[in-house]
Amino acid sequence: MEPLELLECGSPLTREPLNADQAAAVARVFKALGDPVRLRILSIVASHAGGEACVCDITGAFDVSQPTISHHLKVLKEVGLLVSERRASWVYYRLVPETLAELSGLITVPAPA
Amino acid sequence: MEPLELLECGSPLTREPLNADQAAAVARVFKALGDPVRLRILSIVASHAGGEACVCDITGAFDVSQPTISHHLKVLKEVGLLVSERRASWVYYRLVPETLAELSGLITVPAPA
DNA sequence: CTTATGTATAGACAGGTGTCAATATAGATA
DNA sequence: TATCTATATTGACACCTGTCTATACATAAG
Repeated sequence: MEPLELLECGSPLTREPLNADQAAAVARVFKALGDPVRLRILSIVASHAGGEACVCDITGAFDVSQPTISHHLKVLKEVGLLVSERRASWVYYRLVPETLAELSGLITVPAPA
Repeated sequence: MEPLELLECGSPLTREPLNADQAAAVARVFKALGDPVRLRILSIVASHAGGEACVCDITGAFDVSQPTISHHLKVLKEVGLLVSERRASWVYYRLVPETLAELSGLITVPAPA
């Protein structure tokens, strides 16, 4: 899925009101970031050596079950924040920096005049 | 409420894993952004002339009821994204740019080397 | 082929969330 | 005081979400 297509020619949140479609597309991604476990997963993946982490690198950092981690990874993948690749027995997750960059740009507030 | 105190000396999401407390504090704010109506409210307030909008400026832009708008405004206020001030019969809402800026900084991805 | 390990899916369930109608509150005006 | 307008709160309800256990799937190793 192409993340946030609607925003590719969009404006920062502070310049003009978002229309309903843009808002729905962006809200999906923010919603995915709105869970503490998912935020930590994202930061573990993003800061991991080599730019990627396998599920086993992540599961150990939490008190929640492995299926729960798998569920959160799926959510992060579905909104375009992570991609995954299987290599042998392990599945490696990697950040999609473009998606974060779009969000970051969207909520950037112009410096006060 | 002081927004995101835990992050004031924090690192971008991509530098090192967030701890549980930081993740919980940040997730509250992203969660508030994870609703299309709230995103649109925020963009209406942020882009409105004078940097503020009264509830009546917002309600008309949506098909949802006035109590629902009031509820969303409360959520945005509670996480430190908006502040409000009553003047006569009207209540004006204004963006807290620092909160957005912290979020934006947090999800900023370093340029590829 | 069988077994072991890493990961994903299915189903269930408690608690949370967005919405509404009804009502309350605050301020202005008469 | 009474009444009107703008906004907030309450309570209800359908739906969504995060979590678990149990199980399935994928790959590797005997």
